[in-house]
Amino acid sequence: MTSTRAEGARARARRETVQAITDAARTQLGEVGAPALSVRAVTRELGMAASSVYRYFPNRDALLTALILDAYRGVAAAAVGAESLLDRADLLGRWIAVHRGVRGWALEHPHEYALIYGSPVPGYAAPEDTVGPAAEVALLLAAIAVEAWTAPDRGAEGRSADRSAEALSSETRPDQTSLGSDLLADLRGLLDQVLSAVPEGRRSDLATLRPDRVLAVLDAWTELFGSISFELFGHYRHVIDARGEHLDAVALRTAEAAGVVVRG
Amino acid sequence: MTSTRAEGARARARRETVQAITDAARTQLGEVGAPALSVRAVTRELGMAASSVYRYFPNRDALLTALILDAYRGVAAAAVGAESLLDRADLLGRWIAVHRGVRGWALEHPHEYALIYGSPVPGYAAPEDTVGPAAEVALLLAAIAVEAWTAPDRGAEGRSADRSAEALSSETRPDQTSLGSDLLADLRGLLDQVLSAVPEGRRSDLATLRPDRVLAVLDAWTELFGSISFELFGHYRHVIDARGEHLDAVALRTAEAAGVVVRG
DNA sequence: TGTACATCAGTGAACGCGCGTTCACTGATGTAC
DNA sequence: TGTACATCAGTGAACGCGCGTTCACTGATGTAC
Repeated sequence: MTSTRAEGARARARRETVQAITDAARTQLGEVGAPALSVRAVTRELGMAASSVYRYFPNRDALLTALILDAYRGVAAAAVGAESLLDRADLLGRWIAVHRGVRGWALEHPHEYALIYGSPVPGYAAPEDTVGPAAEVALLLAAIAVEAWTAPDRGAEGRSADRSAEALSSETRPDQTSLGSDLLADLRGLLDQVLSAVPEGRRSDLATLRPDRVLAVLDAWTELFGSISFELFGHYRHVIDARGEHLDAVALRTAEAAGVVVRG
Repeated sequence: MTSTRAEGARARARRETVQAITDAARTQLGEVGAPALSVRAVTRELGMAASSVYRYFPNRDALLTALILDAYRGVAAAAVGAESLLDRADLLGRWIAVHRGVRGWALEHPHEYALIYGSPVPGYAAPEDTVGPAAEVALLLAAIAVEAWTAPDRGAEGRSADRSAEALSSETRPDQTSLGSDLLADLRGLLDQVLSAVPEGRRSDLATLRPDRVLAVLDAWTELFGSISFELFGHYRHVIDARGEHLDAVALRTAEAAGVVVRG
């Protein structure tokens, strides 16, 4: 039924078998974890000969790569799925939804999460094609932040005058003079990437954007996954029990730092 | 030479052999990573029979546990070592030194780092005695923060009046009304733990301490390891190159949030 | 101080297992004329 | 539309390997009298 135009029966069968193998591998992954994932166990589950995998994947690493790509797609889909339910104008809501969406996916797929955000599988070198999918959640956060920065009722840097004390208070984030020059160069590079995704008309609003805003998004991304990793990998045991509430608090704080929201 | 009083030759030999085994295992770990660490390879390196390990460790997991404990001791020692070189009054310097110390150790011992902060080794259940050593770096950060909060020239919450705009600006961290009640309970629990380590005389200064300060320390701890994990596990590839400068920036920001330093 | 016995370290063979990958093969499905 | 040939999926045996752990053993080191 999902056969595309002019796809032969053989091609369809092939696609379905590849799917069946990766599905079985994912199940296997959920049971024993990545380092113990075995080609033989996967084929055993499918009732086929161990050697048949080699018709579809050159070796075990290629199978792992497929799972890694699937996992990145999985987190990204969960994040987008949660975020897309909200009113486009509700930037803070969307920001928090991304956090919750990622966490929800991670709790449901702990081994897949560990596969992409835990220790690299020893002896396995991630190919370059995992770089794109790996960045999706970060880009989603960046997109929300850019919307906030370019929103018509806001200043170019996410500051507004709608709170009187605000005008008197100096910027509360470390400004660029406290950032190392190499880091600044990195941030400007990221800024260029972000800018190229912004519609021409609004790009000028960002001309004076300070790099520390970009840093704030980057750190928000780091902290999202840092928190979830700590939760999943057991470092919050005997420390925090209210992990969901904690991640909400983290999201709220990083949203402020990134200029997605002006003071709660 | 390190023989303790009345220790028999046999006991000393035993201690030395245990040491030799864990050393070899650590070397092995550095070469192949935790999941591939094998008892046989360790003994091979030592030139002894594979079965001899069982005179010293009941099984492979016990050997892993020893390595995990060693690793926790290693990070903690690196953090303390870096931090202890600085003037006790230089709280920000010490805070940053902890970050740099942990990162330095992680870069030198990537597999040991992955062992404790990466994905849990599948099939291995961390025993409860790893909980204490695991908390050491967090406690070190907390200790520095508490010193800041209780320093004589400061207000009880790390605010001071030494900057005029400060008095006008409202608190910039989300206050407790935005924190979930379960999370608040967790934070109060942590606060009690922290308080019990503070000398009686100064404890009263902390009576009005707001839980969001505790949260800030907790999140600083999370972000420290989140950043290092992202660096070591390859998530900053094509994103940031100036990782050292980045971690400094992170440390500076979290120091401010935790009230270790008043505005840079 | 010397002897008898118990404790311990270390050995090497063996058990049973699962792994990734190769290879020559059989039969079914597609393609060209 | 039918036939000849090429392509492909899937098989099962085999290779060579390394693993964790057990076991009965030998010899050395300690302990008690």
